[in-house]
Amino acid sequence: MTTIRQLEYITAIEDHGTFQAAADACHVTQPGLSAQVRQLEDLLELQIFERGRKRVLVTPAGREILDRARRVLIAVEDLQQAARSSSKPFTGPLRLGVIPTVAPFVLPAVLPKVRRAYPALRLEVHEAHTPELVQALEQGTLDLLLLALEAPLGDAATLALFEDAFMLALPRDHRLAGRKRVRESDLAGEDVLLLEDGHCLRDQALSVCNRAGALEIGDFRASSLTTLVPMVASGAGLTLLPALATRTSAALDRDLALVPFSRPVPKRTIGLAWRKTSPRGDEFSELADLFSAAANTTRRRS
Amino acid sequence: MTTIRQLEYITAIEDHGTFQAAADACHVTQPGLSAQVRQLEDLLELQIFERGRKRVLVTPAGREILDRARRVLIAVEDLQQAARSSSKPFTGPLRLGVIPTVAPFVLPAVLPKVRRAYPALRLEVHEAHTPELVQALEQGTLDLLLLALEAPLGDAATLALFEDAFMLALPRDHRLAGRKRVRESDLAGEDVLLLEDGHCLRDQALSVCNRAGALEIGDFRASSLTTLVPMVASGAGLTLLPALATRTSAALDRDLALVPFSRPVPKRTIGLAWRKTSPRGDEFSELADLFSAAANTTRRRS
DNA sequence: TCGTAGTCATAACCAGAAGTTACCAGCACG
DNA sequence: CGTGCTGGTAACTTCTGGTTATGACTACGA
Repeated sequence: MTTIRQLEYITAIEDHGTFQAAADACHVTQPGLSAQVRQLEDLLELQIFERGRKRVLVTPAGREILDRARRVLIAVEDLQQAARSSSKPFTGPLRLGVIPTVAPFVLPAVLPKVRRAYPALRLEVHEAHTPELVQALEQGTLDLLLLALEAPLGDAATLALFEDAFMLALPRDHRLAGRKRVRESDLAGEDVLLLEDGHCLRDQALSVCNRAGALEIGDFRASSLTTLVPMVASGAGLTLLPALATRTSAALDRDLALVPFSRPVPKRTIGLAWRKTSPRGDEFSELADLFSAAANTTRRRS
Repeated sequence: MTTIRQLEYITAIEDHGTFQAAADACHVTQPGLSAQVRQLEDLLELQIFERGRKRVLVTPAGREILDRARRVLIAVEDLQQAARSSSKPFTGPLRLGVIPTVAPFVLPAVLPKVRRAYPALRLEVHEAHTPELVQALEQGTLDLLLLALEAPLGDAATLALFEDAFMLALPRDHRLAGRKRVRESDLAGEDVLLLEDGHCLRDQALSVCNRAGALEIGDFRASSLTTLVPMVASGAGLTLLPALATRTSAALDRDLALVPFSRPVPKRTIGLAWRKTSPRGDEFSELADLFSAAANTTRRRS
């Protein structure tokens, strides 16, 4: 009969590339693991792995099996989590994924609050770009995401926390620096600096620029907002900063001017996302209160 | 460690109502099953069943666990099916659900074709109303549905087979009986007979009648089209029949007249539906060809 | 080119878990 | 108040999943 353990073994093999490493990861010996895999293959009457020289290959049929095995394991994981949180919610591990353009501006305020409110919760933060986060969510590697809801999120359940308006960031001596407000159309013909590929913020800012007729500077793409801001301050061009990022010390450069947009204000929506099938949806909704409260204090501070 | 077998046991208990019956269904003895359930409850640290006098009750927490257990089992089932069909497709059991207003007009033509084309396929037909079918599909009790796609189908994958136009069925001596075509508005003020509650066809016909201002006869609701047709023929009122049902002998009553609608023709769409996650989506799409071919011959015959 | 260090498979053995039979306790019902 | 259902407990058996020890094969470096 098919067993959960067998499925854990084969996914471990795919994850680690060799039987040996998988066996270690599963805390069993290699022959034991081999036997189980063999048994599963016999049962399904198909070969999952091609035992090759120096490396294990996944057969086409095995590919399908592995994908489904992971779904089974997620469902099992969810069941166990459901059991835990039905008796004592806000307990155990919670793997949170956050995008880089949000993490540094929200987490410092939120994490302590979470620790205080739910000491039994073991929060584990992973930072990555939206597509990786979404994939990890679907694979069950992450439980909860904190990101911009405008990006494609598959069929995750989402909950908006707050809106994060974009502001125009530009050198103090720029012609627009004195303005009380700017319109998107004011950007026409300007040189803008953007983040490197992968950041959803880049895509959002880029679409604003395209609409407005601004031109991205060709030879530079910042790897983070922290590197982007000094570039703008030093006169290399202007950029769009989410309001969330404008209250942090790095943005308080004396050579940097910040001008809000007039309506309609370009913005992004920061929120939480989780698997629709997650047993902890209720907990996440409750956590959301903490998140938006903390984010508000961050934004008001300064 | 949680095991698939344990999950099978607890779902069997819910399905059969007692430990004893569940044990029989699982082909194990009751103590063996009891021990496993106990073990699972210890592991999850919650009570799934309330062992009561004469009957087993499911606790609230147990409710949640059982739902998730079923999801796991569906995922496992899908995995095994994926294995089977990746090596030899169109093999093994295929549980097909069909609505009553379609089954008698499509299955007689389709089933023999299917048997001939895929002799290794063990087709098992279940007849029920749409909501039951959809629920069974989601629970993994059925694999494939044949029904009208207008009804709410959850998030199943669907594939339209053909359109099934409604026709006006009425007594030979009715004032509209001689018409070449009728408009929906011609129904205004007429007495119509409909199927009993639960049939999606009833809902569809009813909405046409409401639009047209026709009135349902209060004291009679037919349990099937076969009982409905003679009622109309005997002058009790008129009704809407799907074209699919008008070619069968029962509808060829000499006291019954059939008049097609002019455009826009009211109609339903007959199609297949299956779980999006089903490993056999490809097989189902291929089966669809057989179904629509067979349905066409049915409709052209006569 | 020949060890060496990896790979996975095989074989023999062991321990524990899952299943069995046999029995007991409680409750419903005629 | 027995009879016939429940499900639980206990002792025994079976088997399966695990172990260690070993072997065959490949890649790679001395």
